[in-house]
Amino acid sequence: MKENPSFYLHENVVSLAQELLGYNLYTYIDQQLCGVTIAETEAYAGITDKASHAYAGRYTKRTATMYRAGGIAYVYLCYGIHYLLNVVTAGPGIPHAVLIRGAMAHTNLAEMKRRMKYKKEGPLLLNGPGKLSKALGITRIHNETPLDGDTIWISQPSAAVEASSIAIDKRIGIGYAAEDAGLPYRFYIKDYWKSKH
DNA sequence: CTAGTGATGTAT
DNA sequence: TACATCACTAGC
Repeated sequence: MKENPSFYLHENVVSLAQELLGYNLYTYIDQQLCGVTIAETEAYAGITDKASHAYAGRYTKRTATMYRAGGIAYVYLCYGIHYLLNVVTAGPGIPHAVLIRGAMAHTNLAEMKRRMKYKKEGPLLLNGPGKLSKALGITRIHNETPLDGDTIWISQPSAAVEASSIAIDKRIGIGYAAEDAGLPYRFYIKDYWKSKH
């Protein structure tokens, strides 16, 4: 079942980031249905968060997406190569977002491996936001796509992830964020992390 | 460890 | 108009 827009309007982006663990993320792109289970997220808390693109109220053509009402995708290019998928949350004017950082593939592995030119055998581990977007076929044109539509959607799992299997840590790759770099805004499923090694 | 890649934001 | 910067990955 797809989540309603109201699911994304909670103002506490940190608890929503945690809540999204275990949810299913689907894309129907290039006639291919692909599905993954969200296993790693990071919260970006709008204008008060030095790691956020919208820190101090920065409002530009790019960040405008984050100021829209929750329930849409915020996709942007990083390091000139990787598309990163974020879920915009909170009401209009509040630029909160959750970065989807990792997932476990479960539907249409063949297509995802093809997109990634995946070489290895075994389970497809999408441990990194760039890999995730590539596997699902997400690019810049999916910026501002509603998350309850027919292209990208998120659905609740039958069983919630147990609190005991969720790990909390600081976020990755944001050394420039000064004291906010140490905030415990990253959440991941412990088993997923373990299988990475 | 390092190269690669290109849109974005800030300064000129 | 220029140029430094960046929520990363793949390949040594």
